[in-house]
Order: sequence, then C-alpha cells, then structure tokens
Amino acid sequence: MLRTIKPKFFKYKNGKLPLPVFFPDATRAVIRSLDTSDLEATKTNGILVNTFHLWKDMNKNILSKAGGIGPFMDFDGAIISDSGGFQVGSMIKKNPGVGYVDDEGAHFKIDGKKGYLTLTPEDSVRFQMELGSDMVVVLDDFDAPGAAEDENMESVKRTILWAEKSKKEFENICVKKKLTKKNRPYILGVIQGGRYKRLRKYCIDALVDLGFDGFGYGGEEKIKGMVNHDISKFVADNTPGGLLLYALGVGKPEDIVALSKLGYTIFDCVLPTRDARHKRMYVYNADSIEEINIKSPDFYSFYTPDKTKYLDDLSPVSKACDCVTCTRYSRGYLAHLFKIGDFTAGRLATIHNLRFYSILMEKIREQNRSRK
RNA sequence: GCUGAGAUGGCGGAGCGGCCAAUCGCACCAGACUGUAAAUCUGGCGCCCGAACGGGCUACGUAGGUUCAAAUCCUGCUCUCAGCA
Repeated sequence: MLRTIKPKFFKYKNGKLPLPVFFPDATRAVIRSLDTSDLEATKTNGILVNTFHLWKDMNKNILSKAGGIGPFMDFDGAIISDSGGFQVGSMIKKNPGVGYVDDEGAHFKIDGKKGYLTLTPEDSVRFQMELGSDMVVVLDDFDAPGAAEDENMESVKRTILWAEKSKKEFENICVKKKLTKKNRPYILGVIQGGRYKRLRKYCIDALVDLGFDGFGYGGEEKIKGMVNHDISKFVADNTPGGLLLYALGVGKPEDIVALSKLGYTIFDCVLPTRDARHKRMYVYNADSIEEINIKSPDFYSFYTPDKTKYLDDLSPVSKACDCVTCTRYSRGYLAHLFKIGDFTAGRLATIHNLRFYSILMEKIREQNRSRK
C-alpha cells in the first residue's frame, strides 16, 4: 500500500548508488579471497562489514589512524555495517554455550578468554560510527528460525528497546561530531517478529515512531530454502514508502528478483562468496549479457567448477559474463586450480559470482527503468 | 643366489580364524550452504535387485590344503622391497 514511493539512490560519503543494490559480505573487512582491486573489478560498489567480528578482532587504534574502515581497505564504495544482531541468532541462540542475551545487550563467550564479551546496542552504534559506515544498523535480537510466538514476542520487545537506545546514542554522536542530516550515515531499524504478522506489525509501528531512515527485514525464515514471500510482502506493505527497505541476508538470485518487486532496494548475502569457495558458481542461461532474461523462471544455473569433465575444457565458465575469470581463463584452468587446491581457484570463482550478482542488479534496474 | 619383510577395493593403508564387502585417509560422485564460528559440512563409493529393511553374486597376488567357518592358519608358485653376497 505504501510502497509506491521508492527511493532511487543510496547516498554515501563518496557518491550515490542507484537502487536496488546488492552488498556482498566483507564480514571481517575483506571479501574472502579477494583484495579491493579484485572487488572493484567485479563492479561491486558497496559491501557489508560486521560490527561484532571487527569489534572483537580489530586493533583499537588503527581505525582512527586510518580514518575509517573504507580508507583502511582502500575501498571507496559504500559501506554498510551490520550491528552484530545476526550473531545473537547465529552464535548465541543456536548454541547457548556461546553466550546469552538480556536487555543490556548480547554477551558472547570468546574462545580462550574468561567471562563474557558484552556488546550493547550503544557499543554497536559507537563502533559503527568509528568504522565510518554509510549505514548504521541497530542491534536487534534475532530468534532462531521456527521459534515460538512468545519467544519472538520477547525478541521483538528487546529489539524495540535496543532500537530506542541505539537511536539515542546515534543522535548524541551526531551532535558531538556535528553531523547533519546531509552528511551523517543512514540509520536502519530492524524488523523482527518471525512468521507472525501481528508481531511484525507491532515491531514496525514502534520503529516508525522512533524514526529511522530505513528498515531492515530481519529474522526471515526460509521455506524449503526460499524466502517467505508472504511475510516479506507483509513487511514491505506495512512500512512507510520513500524509505530504504533492506532485505537482510537475502539471498538467492530469484529471491532478490522477487523481493525487489515488492519494494526492497538493498540486499546482502554470503551466498555468492561462500558458494564460490564451496565450488558452486552461478551462470546465466544465456550466450551474452544482453540476452540474459531475469523474467524467465530458470534464468540461471549452478556450475560446479571442479568436475573432472571440465579438466580438458577450454571454453569459458560463462559466455554471458565479462569478469576476469570468464574473459581470461578457461573452465579447464579453473578446474585445474580447484584440483590442486590453490587459493586462486576460490578467488576466480568469487570474482565470477560477484560479477554475476552485479549483473543481476544491473538487469533489475534496467527492468525497473523500462517499466516506467 | 642367500636371508628377512611383504602382496588387501582407483591409490595409500588397517584388519591377522567367525561380529569383514572389509576401520581410516586420499581420489571420485551427489547434496547442503541465505545480515559468514563455513576454502566448510553431509551422504555415497565391488557388482546386481530394492524407495527402504534387506537379498543375491564376486572378492583381500596365485594354486592347493586345514577348519563347521579363512583376508586372517599351513604348503607350493609368482612378484615386490630391504640387507648380504
């Protein structure tokens, strides 16, 4: 109902990106197996870094010395920092031995260290501001998929409480640093509530009252590996138009196509990078980039690069791709690199998959333009 | 030539009378991966039938033998490796 007005750009300190956009995950300030030059060559213009992992692992002085995570990586694209909320779900709730959550924050047990490392919503915002992120995501309480309604209710309430604390901290920092609406980063509220529309609505209404630049659709559950389009549509339909709508952790190419139709404009996912290292590549079912048809239900296929049958194949991985891997090397060479276990195999596969995703976003934008 | 050790599934390598179609690793095949505790994890891997429980067949260099029962014990043969000539 409210999604008629969509923002057109993601504005950041070095420019603006046309939406929708996909941010691959550089969790620990690196796209695994790639350096920033590789990344740029894939025409990826934004990445997601992770507060929890960097906060835990990074030297405390280097960020201010470097002038933020972007300069540190020598990456001048857009940077979103995730809050650490996902780690509440993926680490603590999946395995209670790893920590616990209360209203104060998330308490993580760190290997080889006594006691707990506590990440509060305020810590998360502060650290993200130190990172120099272009979008600060508030810490949220994330339930494991399949959680009961009362558990989800508790998480929603805590998510709202944390959102409120985060917003306050964010505003304080902006005042202190003299950041205005024009030059401050975006701040994103995260909508929890599992598969319960009542809870989603409750969460949305509370967050809208607090005031954010956009909303993240979080804690989404998969049905047979597919995003729950019923809930994601409900969330899209019940959030105010004109604001950024971010499908956190989404996802498969077909899900990105589907959710961008619903109004989501920002996506991130580990799939292209992790899959590449795990020997799953994405290839368009087309002979050239021009011929790619994302409206077709089977517009792409998986390609397993290390199969024996590719060892003597001199053709490229994909003809509908202009990445380094496809333009310069053969299937046979890539299969050989995987076979001998060289790191370059993961690198070339990652480069290709990221270009697949950047082409996907180009195609979606193209489609949106022609629809108008 | 003598002495010693050994020959196991595509490879390496366990097993040393029954619970062995045979631990395990590699290779190979298939599957999973969604705000990265993940260059990871799961499954299959002699042949045939079966969705599965399971059943049948052929197998531990080779030819015999002992035994109710042998990859496992005994003998001959072939080959390999090490030491000595």
